[in-house]
This record gives sequence, C-alpha cells and structure tokens, in this order.
Amino acid sequence: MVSIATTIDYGSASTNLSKRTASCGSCAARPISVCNSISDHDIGRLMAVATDVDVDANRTFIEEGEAAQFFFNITGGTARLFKLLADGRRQVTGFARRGHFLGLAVDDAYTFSAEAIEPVRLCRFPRAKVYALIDDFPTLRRRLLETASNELVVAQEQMLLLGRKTARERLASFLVSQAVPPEVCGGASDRIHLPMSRTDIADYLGLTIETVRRVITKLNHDRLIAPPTTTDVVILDRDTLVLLADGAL
Amino acid sequence: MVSIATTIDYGSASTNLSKRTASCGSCAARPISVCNSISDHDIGRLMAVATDVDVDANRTFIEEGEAAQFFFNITGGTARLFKLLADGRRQVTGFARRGHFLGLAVDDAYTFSAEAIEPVRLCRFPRAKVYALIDDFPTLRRRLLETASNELVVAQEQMLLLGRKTARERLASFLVSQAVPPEVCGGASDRIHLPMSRTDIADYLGLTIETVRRVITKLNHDRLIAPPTTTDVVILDRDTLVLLADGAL
DNA sequence: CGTTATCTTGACGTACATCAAATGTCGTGG
DNA sequence: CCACGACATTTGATGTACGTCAAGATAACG
Repeated sequence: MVSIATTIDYGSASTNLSKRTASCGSCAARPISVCNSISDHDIGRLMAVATDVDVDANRTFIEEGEAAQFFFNITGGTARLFKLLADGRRQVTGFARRGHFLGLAVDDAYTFSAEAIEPVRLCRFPRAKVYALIDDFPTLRRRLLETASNELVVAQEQMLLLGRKTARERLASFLVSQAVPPEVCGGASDRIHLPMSRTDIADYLGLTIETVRRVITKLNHDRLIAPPTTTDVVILDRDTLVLLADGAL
Repeated sequence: MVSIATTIDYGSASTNLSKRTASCGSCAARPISVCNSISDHDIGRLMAVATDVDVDANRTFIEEGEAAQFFFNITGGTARLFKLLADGRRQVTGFARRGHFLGLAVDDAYTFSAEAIEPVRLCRFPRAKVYALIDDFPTLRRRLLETASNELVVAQEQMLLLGRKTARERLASFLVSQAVPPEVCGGASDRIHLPMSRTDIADYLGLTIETVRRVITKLNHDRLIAPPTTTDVVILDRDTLVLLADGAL
C-alpha cells in the first residue's frame, strides 16, 4: 500500500540525477531562499561548493536514517517530506518547493525522507563545507535560524491540525495554506495548483484518500470550492474556509 | 471545558510573578541551556539584561497573539506549550522544563501559549536587548540554531504520532519519551514523574482523558507498566514499549 | 489504444469520542 | 486532626466520524 523508497544513487552515470555546477546569478530560488542572505560579492564562495542536481518525479533524494551528507535548496519542482512507521504507515510532514531549504537536522542522520512529486531541481551543498564556510557569514546563520523558527511555527500549527481538527477543518486549512504558492505574486490567488496526489494530501492531513475525496465533494456542494480537477482547485469562498480552518464554524 | 487563560500581569506588586536579578553562576539551567554557549567571562553581558521570574502553577506566562517582548529560559519547574482553536479545543505542542528555551517565533507575536504546570522559575530576556547582543556571540546563534533544529525534529516526530499512531502507540511513545527527564542522570530511569494532568497528556497526544486512562489500564494489564499513581509511572518492559511506539507491534 | 495506477463512490466496521455517574484527591478552614 | 467542597480521575454505556473494504470510473502513459 505504501511504495518502498528506492535506493539512492547519487553517483553513477545511469542515474536520473544529473549534476552540473550551480550558477547563482540566474537561479530562480536565489531571491527567496536562504542564499539571499549572502551578497552577490560573496556568493561565489558558496557557489563553489554547490552542485546542481536534477531529480525525476517519485525519486527519493533524502532517506530517513541515512548519513546526512548534504544540505539541499530546492530551485524548482515540489517534494514531499515524510516519516514512516515500521508497518508502512506514512506521515507527510510537509511539502517543499522552490526556495525551501532542507537538511537542517543536527544529528548525523536525516530524520525524514524526501521524494520528488514532480521533477525537482536541487542545489546541493556538502554539510562539512557549509560548516567550514558559515562562520564567515553571520547573516547566513541568522537566516537559517529564521528559517528554522518559521518551520517550527508551521509544525506547531500542523500539530494542532492533526491532533484536534475535523477532516473538514483539515481540508479547509490545507486549501487555504496552499493558496499563496507564488511568493512573487502579490495578492493571494484563488486558483490552487496541487502537484501532489490524493494519497500525499491524505498522508499530510492524517486522513485516508477516501475521506479526503468525500470532504472535497462536500466542500464543493457547499459552494466553498469549484468542482476540482485532479491537480487544481478553485476557492470560491475564502473567508468561510478560513473560519472553518480556525474551528470557528 | 477548557479553562480560559488569565490575563498576564508582569508588572504589578500584587502579581504572583516576583522579579529579581538573575545570577548565572549558580543557575541550575546554565549547564544544559543555550547560555552555556557563552563563556563565564562574557556571561555577565547576558546576565545584565536578564530578570529572574517566578510563576505560580497554572499561571499563563506566554499568550498566543500577544506581542513577543521576551525570550524565556526555564530554570525550574515544568510548563505546557499549547495552541487553541476558536471553540476551545486545545493542542499541547510540548512540555518545557529546566533548560528549555522559549520564544523563538520570528513574528512579532507569540504563536503559542505557555502555562506553568507546577511552579516555574524563568530567566527572562527582552528580545530587543538579546538581538543587540547576539551579533557579538556567534556561538550563541549557533546554539539557538541547533536548538531550533532539534525542536523541529521533535515536532516532526509528533506529527507522525498525531497523524498516524493508534492511542496505544501514542501512550507508549509518550512514556518512552518522558523516561529520560534528568539530563544529568546517566542511564535512562524507568520511574517516570509526570507533573502534568491527564488532560494535558490527552491534549498532547490528540486524545481524550478517558482514552488515555483506558490505554494506561490496558498497558498495566499487559505488564508493560506498573499500576500508576496520578503523577508517577514505572516502566516494566521498555523494549516492548519502544517497539509499540514505532508501530512494530 | 490497451494497460495500469489513481481516483471515485458506496456499504459496512471500528477506534475513539461523548455522555453520564461514581469515586478519589487535595486544599481550606473549623 | 478532620470535615467539607471543588475538581480531577476513573469506569461504563452509547454514539459517531472516520477507516476499511470492495467495485467501478477516470485519467495517465507508453
């Protein structure tokens, strides 16, 4: 029922992970990622240790328990982050997209897995080299602390969702949270693109795919969303969804 | 059903929050908290902006949504951290004890509330003054980043618990996680002290107090724990509990 | 255009919540 | 020291939101 993660293969030529030197100047993630804490003048030192990596859809690029060799910055595509129980039950802890920084675990092993939902492009940094560099860039460490703190806030919000919200409230929370993907775009869009599968959404919200579907149908009947396609949802009544998400209805 | 948080009163003489100047030299939290990243030689600069605060049991000292004026370091006692929904449903996101650093939220407002479970002693720092100081102590920022990363790992583990574990597995996870409270103590103790109420435990595990009780009774019948008192549990079969917690049974 | 995975919908089961009442615990004051 | 009230804990009876199982429809993919 849950697909077993495939072995990770960073090196061989036959892999789907092609490598090349990163170039920050034209990077789409630069303006919104942690690396914008380093000036154009100094960015070369970071770029020198970075490698650009392509990951095919559904490919695992971080596996829980493996030695944490790298930090990653997602420069394109979307990934799911998750943890597994012994019998295969899965909890998706988050979705990561362009600009998301990964690998902050302090231990020597990753504490979660990451897979590409759609083709992903990564900027990859050897942890050791970043540590050697980081003392020269206090602004980078400040930025990393900000990032970790923000993720902590999001994680606590998700605990509230998983521990105390109804299925309907979980879906409302999810849709509202997904409604502002393009950081560049000024106002919040009401047309949401959902690259992840129903299974991913269910595992993110602590539900089953059937319940996700039934609630979506219900939200549609209640005129809160338009009839959804597999990958897109249009929000019709954002205010009500927000109230629902906060448990006020 | 859920008690409304009382108004916070830091200042008046009639409050239960007594204040005095902190003295780091004799502080029980110093060896295990973020402040151990600063040398004895430099600690005076941090001590100069710190205030020692006593908080009575069940008193709220951080309220979600309030302006985040302070960082806190718990030097004694235990606190519950939690978020509320509009109708009073509560999710306890964690328990904080001696050495725990609080207030990392980047926003200008706290994103969670904190209450003393038992009498708590806090070391309180004005955020602005810490920010003014922090650039002089890169080791402190590193330590804060470590702390935030560790909490993130714990938060993701809790998402797995809340989203995918059964009530029995949740209790097993909780008991195992609480079994190593004294950081100073070498080996893990099998006698667990639980200062929090059943309601706190239930709200932490995303369950009701009745379910918590029934599962505890069952764990006792199964000889995994000894008959518990209100505040203490003795683990009889840690290995089995760990397997249970990991979903392997 | 066939093959296969994913999604959808319905019927049914269950783990946990809710409701209700008895019992226990603890602080307070006589 | 003991009586009392308030509140937390415990236990049982019942309800339900969501999970499980199963079958058919749709979409993805080569």
